Amino acid sequence: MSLREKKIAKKREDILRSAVKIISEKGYHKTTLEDIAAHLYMTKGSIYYYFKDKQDLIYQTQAMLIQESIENIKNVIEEQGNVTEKLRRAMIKHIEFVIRERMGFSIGIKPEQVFEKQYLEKILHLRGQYESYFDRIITMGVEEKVFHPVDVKIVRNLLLGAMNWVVQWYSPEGKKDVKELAETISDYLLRILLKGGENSTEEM
Amino acid sequence: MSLREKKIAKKREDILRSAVKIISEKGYHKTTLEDIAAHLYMTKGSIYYYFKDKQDLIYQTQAMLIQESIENIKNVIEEQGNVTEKLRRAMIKHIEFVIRERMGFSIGIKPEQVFEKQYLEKILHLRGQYESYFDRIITMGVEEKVFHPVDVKIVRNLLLGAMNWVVQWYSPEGKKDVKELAETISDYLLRILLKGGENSTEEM
Amino acid sequence: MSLREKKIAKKREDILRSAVKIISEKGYHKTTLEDIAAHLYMTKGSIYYYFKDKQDLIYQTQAMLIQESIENIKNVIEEQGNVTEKLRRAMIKHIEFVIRERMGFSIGIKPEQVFEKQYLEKILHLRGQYESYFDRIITMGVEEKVFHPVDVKIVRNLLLGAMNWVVQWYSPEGKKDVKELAETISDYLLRILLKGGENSTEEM
Amino acid sequence: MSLREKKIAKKREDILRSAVKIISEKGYHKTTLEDIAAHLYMTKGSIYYYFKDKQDLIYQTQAMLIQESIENIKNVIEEQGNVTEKLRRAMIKHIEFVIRERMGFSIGIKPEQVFEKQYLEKILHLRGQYESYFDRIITMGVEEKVFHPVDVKIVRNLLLGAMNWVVQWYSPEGKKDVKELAETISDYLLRILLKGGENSTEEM
DNA sequence: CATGAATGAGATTTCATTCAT
DNA sequence: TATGAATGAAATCTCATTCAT
Repeated sequence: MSLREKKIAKKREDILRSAVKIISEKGYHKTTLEDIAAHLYMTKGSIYYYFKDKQDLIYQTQAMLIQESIENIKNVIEEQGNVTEKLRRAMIKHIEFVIRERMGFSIGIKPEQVFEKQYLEKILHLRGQYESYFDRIITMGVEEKVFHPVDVKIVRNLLLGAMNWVVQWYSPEGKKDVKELAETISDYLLRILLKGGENSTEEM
Repeated sequence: MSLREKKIAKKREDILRSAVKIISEKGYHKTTLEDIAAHLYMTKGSIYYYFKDKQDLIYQTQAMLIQESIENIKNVIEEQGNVTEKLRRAMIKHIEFVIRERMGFSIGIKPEQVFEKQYLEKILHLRGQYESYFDRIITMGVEEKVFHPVDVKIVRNLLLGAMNWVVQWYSPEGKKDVKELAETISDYLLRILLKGGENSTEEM
Repeated sequence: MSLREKKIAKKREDILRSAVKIISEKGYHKTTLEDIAAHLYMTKGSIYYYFKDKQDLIYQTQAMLIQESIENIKNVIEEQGNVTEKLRRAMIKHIEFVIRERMGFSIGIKPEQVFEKQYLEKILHLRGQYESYFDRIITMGVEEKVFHPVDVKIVRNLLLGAMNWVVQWYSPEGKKDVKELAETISDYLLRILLKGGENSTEEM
Repeated sequence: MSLREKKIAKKREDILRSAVKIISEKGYHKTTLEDIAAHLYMTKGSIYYYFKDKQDLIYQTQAMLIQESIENIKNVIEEQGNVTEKLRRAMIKHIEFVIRERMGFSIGIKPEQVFEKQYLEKILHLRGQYESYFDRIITMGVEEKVFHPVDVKIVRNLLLGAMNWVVQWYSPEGKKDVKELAETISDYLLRILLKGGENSTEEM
């Protein structure tokens, strides 16, 4: 990659980050290209040098976020640890990510309602990939008899739903910090899968 | 309520139902008043006879849905049954409702990003009411030592998140029918709270 | 005129008065038929029983106001008094009228910009009539050599302009009451016409 | 001011002039942004590049007109001449201005009925400034005992009313040209203030 | 007579998109 | 590359007008 290409790639990412930030604040449907550009002291015209159109830009933000999530979970899987630890870490990462980017998957909207076929397929494919890593961990746990035998897809969706919903209620003013909160949530959710009561941190 | 008032109330509800339907299909920000009106063979102008403006209309749909949910959970609480049964039934009702109306709370968007102060407060108040009924059941279970001692608000949010997220992944083509699915989900989620393994419907 | 006709005539006048009031408050272009009707606890639909359309209604208000003004000035002319007294009384009446109805001629708009040909001609004709009474008094004064020889039309327009403009600046909170104010204004304006300084109420 | 800023300022003024012209022809409430834009071969959308909204645009036209008037009267005051000459010249300028722009102050409407608080205050302030220059001249004349002692505010309002009303009756077809007419009017109105009969151009 | 309800034309406004410079 | 400027389609909203009851 030449220097020029690097610069372009850098700028593209800047725009994507800006978009993520603004969308997380104002919501997808109230975010205009003007907003995104202004945040970078650009004009909206320039955005078209880097992205085909608004849909493309939004798609890229989603793709970027999911890809980062995929990297996260890949790392978690490769790390040492038993399956419970892995799932726990994956969830913590996910929750921290959701809170940090103030955005769950799909910016709080159903991708079907926003993207056209071309982008939709790609998004759904990426999403599917990420989900499959979760499925893999869950399946492992079930096979190792550490987890209850469950309908993997349903449970995975429950976990993701509970975690993505955090966007709706998390407040930085809460008494728990992000890490602590993520751990608490993960532990609660693990109970859906864990056999026995060993992990049930009995609070007073 | 006079006949006339009934008629107007009926029409208002028709419009709200139409709005719920269209929004659930196309998403909030792609739904125009034209769409909503056309679905009832009205013109968009007529909508303004019944609602102050679009924001008012959207607010009313949300209020209606939450109020119905509140009725549901109130009934559940008043019915016979132990606390586990009550929470289970409340969750099943919620899931069925979400699937039927194809809409979780807040049409998949953060109300803060859509409503202005006046409406926002009312929505948040209604939502808070509904949530408090859940909290009440959970607290009861904890006090009766049937549920683990937990952070009630967090757990309630996890349950609601997992259930509302169903909108994103439920497909009528699935092998489980709605009732069965709702039961399955509820049973999984109950494990977050239940002590012992008694409820863990060991599949297979 | 039958009782029925009387009732209708009465209602028509009610509506006209209501229209005058609302227009004087909100301005012509912000006044809707709804406003006018609501002020009488009617619905706008009913207005169409009494008036062909909005233009007709507005036209009638104007016609009514000018006709009343014409009656006023006719009476003034027929009363006893020298020409100066007559002009003074005519002006006082006009000013009082403008303040009372909070409306000069033509609701502050050029009739050409509001009325279509049919109504326009009638309005201009009525207006012309009223103006001709003023002209008559002025001409009399000139012929009697009580007034300066002037371009009658120009002076009449200056007088009317100065008087109609009162709408723009009159405030009920002022220290002068309406009668006093009207007299003061009339005396000032008379100086345009009066020979010698006899009327110049030398203030301190 | 950079070239770019000049260009944009120029365009803004073009739009304002266009607005003044159209409003003077069709009246404020019949003038659409479409009209104003079309007159400049633009589209209405473009207007929003230069002005926040219609109210802003209208406000700017008013501000522009009053500011020009203020410049005019300032110059008149600074010029040589006795107080009578100054008031005469100020009036002539005002009348010529009103005829040229075919618009008195406040486009023939009460600003209270058109502008919201923010704009209203600014307009009233500007208007007040302009009026204060008139007041200053009148007060000077009174103090120099050249003018009758009068209620300055009332007389100023009468003068302005008489002059602004010209919009309603001036016709280019009249036998007097604009300058001549403005002089005639000014001389008539001066009689309200002048002591003695020296200025009363005795017409035949 | 009166009105509730609906309509539709038109106005304002927003904003993604384009394009010349 | 970047941007200023313009565009046009679409959305919201208003309101005079109509009409069945």
